[in-house]
Amino acid sequence: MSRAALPGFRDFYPQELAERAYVMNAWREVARRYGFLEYDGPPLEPLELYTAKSGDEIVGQLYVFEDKGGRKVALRPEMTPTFARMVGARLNALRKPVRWFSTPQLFRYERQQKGRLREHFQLNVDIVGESDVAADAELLALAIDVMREVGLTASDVRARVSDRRLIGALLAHFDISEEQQPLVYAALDKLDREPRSVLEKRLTDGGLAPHTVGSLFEAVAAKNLDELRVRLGGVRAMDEHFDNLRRYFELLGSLGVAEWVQLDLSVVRGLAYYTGIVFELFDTAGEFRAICGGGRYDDLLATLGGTAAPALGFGMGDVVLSELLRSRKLMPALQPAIDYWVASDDEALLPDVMFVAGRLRRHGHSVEYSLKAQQLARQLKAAASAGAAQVVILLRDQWSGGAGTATLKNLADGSERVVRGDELFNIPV
RNA sequence: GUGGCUGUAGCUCAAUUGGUUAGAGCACCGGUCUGUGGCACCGGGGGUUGCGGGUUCAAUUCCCGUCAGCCACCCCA
Repeated sequence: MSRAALPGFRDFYPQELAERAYVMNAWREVARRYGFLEYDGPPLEPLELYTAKSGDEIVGQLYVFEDKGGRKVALRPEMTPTFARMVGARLNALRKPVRWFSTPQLFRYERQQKGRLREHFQLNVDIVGESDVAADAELLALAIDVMREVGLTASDVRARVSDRRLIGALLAHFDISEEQQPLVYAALDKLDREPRSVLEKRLTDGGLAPHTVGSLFEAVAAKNLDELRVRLGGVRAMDEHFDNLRRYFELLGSLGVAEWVQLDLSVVRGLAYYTGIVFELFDTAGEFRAICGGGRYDDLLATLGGTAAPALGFGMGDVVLSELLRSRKLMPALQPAIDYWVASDDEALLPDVMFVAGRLRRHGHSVEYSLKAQQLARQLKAAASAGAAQVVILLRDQWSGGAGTATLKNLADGSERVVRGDELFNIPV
């Protein structure tokens, strides 16, 4: 029998659980600040929920099995289908736009790598019912504020932004056919990982004219809208998309996150899914996978069988973000901390120790004491390593069965004072 | 799913061309120390050298398989 957790699954020891809680608390805090409401759904869903959106190929990447009722079920690999179902079922009754978030544990049956396990927690934030680009700006600002909340800066993390519709217009402008588009998207996606010459050859092999490929890469290298416009020589067909993106960047400036954001048309994300502005957050040093990815998916709710409604959202996993925080020394260490440790110099006083501990606990304090007889020095040592703020010391000769006094020692500065038994229970922490 | 690299204590690492009982630091537990913590000194527990097989008088070391981790591909929550 193997003693280890399944590959890609994690045991959360207290330190790791504290780290997970730290990240998830930051998620909740920022989502709350933006007025988003938390929801959740089942971790186990009908398999069709995912095949309807992504096709049968996805089954190979899921934890799938048949339940005892003969239903084909899957552990949820993503939250969006569940979200779409829940929103779709009550769309008419919900206040619009819907602003919801969730922090589900998700599962994928894939070979694990750094930053990519078979199980992770993911912040999901979605907006439904608003097509204005202001919603896109609000969404990205929220993601960026999570970075701020955990101590990262614009020099650590950058948001890369693209627009599916603008890319579409660009490809049309270059007369790139429908069949060639997947090839082009794949090449864009690999721009920062493979030499440009290799990618160019792949595209020309795929039937694109060399001068088209050159102009395409030239255009995609633009770092901002003005640069792009110049490189395209002022193409009218894209004015609408330019205006839209320009307003997007302006609104991001109003929200105070402009310095985090840059145009990058090589951002691709899921092809079948997104219909408008897409973005991803990544570490500027390029050490890790994308921290977060998302965008506008206006057609998805209709595809999943619900009512059509404009929608957008992002997912941010705990694994990459935690790795980044640890590497930047921004992950807080678990600090054990209790209010009181109760000690004594006589093991016969254990009932008194437990009586005092019980009273203090009923007053709402966190209290610990030695469960076995130990020298006083040992108990003090244990108190210090448990992070006790104060130690209540019951001394045989002073305590007198509760009628006498106890010594209250402050472990931070070593100061002591003598208190009556009945005073002990009215001391502020 | 395909290919490459790596597996020694909870962690970081030692161990002669293959050679006795696999060591050290940190961490953990205890002693010096029955009226007082952090320090120091001393001691203790903890290993099927990932697992299985092979070669050899002898394997942590060499070979094969397998499992796991890391990296790349695929795919992107």
